Amino acid sequence: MRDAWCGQLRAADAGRRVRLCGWVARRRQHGEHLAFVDLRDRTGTVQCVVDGAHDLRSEYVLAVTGTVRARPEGTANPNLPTGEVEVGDCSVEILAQAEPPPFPVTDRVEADEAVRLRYRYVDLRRERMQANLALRARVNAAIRRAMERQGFIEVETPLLWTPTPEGAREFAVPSRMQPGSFYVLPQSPQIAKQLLMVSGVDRYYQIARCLRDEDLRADRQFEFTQLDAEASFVTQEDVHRFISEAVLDAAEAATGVRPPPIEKMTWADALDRYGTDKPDLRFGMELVDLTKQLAASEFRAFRAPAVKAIRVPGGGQLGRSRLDSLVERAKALGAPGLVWMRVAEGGDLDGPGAVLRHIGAGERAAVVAATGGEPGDLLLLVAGEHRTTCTVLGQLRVDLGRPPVWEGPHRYVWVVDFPLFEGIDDEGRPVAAHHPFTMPHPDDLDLLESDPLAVRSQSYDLVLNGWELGSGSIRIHRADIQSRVFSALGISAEQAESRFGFLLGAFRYGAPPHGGFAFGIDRLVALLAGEENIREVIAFPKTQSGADLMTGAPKALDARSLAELGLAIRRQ
RNA sequence: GGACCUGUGGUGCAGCUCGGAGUGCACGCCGGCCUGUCAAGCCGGAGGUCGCGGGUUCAAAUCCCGUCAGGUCCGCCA
Repeated sequence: MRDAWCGQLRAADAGRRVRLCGWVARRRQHGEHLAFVDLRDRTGTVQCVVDGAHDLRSEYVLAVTGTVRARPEGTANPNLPTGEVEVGDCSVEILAQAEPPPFPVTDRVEADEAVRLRYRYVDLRRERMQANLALRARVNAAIRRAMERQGFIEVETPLLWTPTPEGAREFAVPSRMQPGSFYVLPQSPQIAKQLLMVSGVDRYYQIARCLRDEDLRADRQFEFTQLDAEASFVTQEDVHRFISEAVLDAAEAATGVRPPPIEKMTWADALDRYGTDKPDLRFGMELVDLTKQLAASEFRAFRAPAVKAIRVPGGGQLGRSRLDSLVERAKALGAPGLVWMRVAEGGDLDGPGAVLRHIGAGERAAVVAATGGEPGDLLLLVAGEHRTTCTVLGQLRVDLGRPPVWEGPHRYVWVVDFPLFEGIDDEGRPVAAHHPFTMPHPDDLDLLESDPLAVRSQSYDLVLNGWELGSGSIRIHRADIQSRVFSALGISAEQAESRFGFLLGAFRYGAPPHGGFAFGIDRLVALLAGEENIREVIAFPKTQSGADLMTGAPKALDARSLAELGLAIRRQ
């Protein structure tokens, strides 16, 4: 039916007789006997010169047979990849007529999100969306090649899984055969892939759909896609090497340029320097420690466990109301307060007298020296508990300095040595930072009982430009360590058995040391495409309220279906 | 569960602060003209529950309350 793509015709094709199929992107009619029709397919558009009368309207579906030829002198269009050629001598067959589209099929105008999603099939015709879908396909293909090359085999795991009460809220699927019982859709294939390690699969991967019934965000949909991988007899470094290879291959396939090797940073370092576990390395404004410099200060708030600052280049011109709102922002983020200072001409500090009055000239000079402040800069200081001080300044750094997603280099970083527990719950028990099968750092095993919050884990995140792409860990394969971790988490042997019995049971039959990783392909592709929202790289996404505006899902089930499933709906 | 932004012919916007006739711009659509355009051009025309409901007022797109939808964020996401 077709023997050429619209967007691929070039001067070298001149003379070719081609048959093209596509949609009418635009039509320029010059009287009864000449019209220029820009025909669009997946690859782009090409100008077709149509003689004679035709009623060709926007988005009509055509088959055009004609001859590729160089455009007449002076009529080439340098804005179009196909702009040097046109298809002349055309015979046109209308394959389908079309109503005018609900919004223009062009990247020039951004239509309302709700209209785009309702008519997603039209939205996806736009060049940008076609490019995003194609980019995603290249990324997927590159990932598969990289994993296969490294000896991983793809295994599919069940979508109808069993409830696991830990972690994210799960989507429930009622069982028809056993009314009142439910499957759940997997929030990730975590346990399944560990079982595959016990099975001797050794190196598993899957481009897996994961489902979590949590509120949606710009970087979160109910269902999302991960490269899920697990390997036996590996160290943390082996896992990083496998995943780095897949990610760098994917980036190269997407952009044509292979990024440099992925750097590593400890979690403690990331917190100290960037105030977050997902640092955006595209810009500076690192946190500066001033605890020592201000330890003897007369300003009482600075005699705190930690005093840190960020330097905002050129921020000295921010107005008083903006500075006040920064103070409010810092308090809302949990800081006791925020002190701002300007670096004045000559290098001294100026700012609110209530603070500066209590800081000596030597201390002011030390602050300027430590921060590298230049005249015109703004310094923002927070004092308090170490963790809070860092995270508040880390957030302000992002608020004030972060470039838009499509800007700058792609800075990948492995964040390693996460703490095993991320805090204390209401009952005074440590909370697992990753999941309860994460192997503690071998040097910290002795601290499990005495100082659990100080225990590092063999878990790691992959971060790109401030987005968490994914995380992984070396898993516990030894029953004795697992029971100590469960015990630290306050999970009794009985609870462990009822929640994860089938996994623990499997481990009794010979579990290899293993570890793995999973990263979000939606997020990776969005960043590679320069998109701020993962909806732009998903063919049929949901709205923030979880609706599919195209199909109308979710919908009520009819009474008969409900009865078959043994369900009754309680009206609120 | 909460905060904020947005909602005006098919599309994108302006009008809203300071209430006074559905007023305006661009695109699209329909009809006419037009043989080298490419965001074609020129002429004419149609098209509106100002998201929805209530309130204030002589009078509401505009002010107030509620509600719905879309978005951004907090909580949530082991």
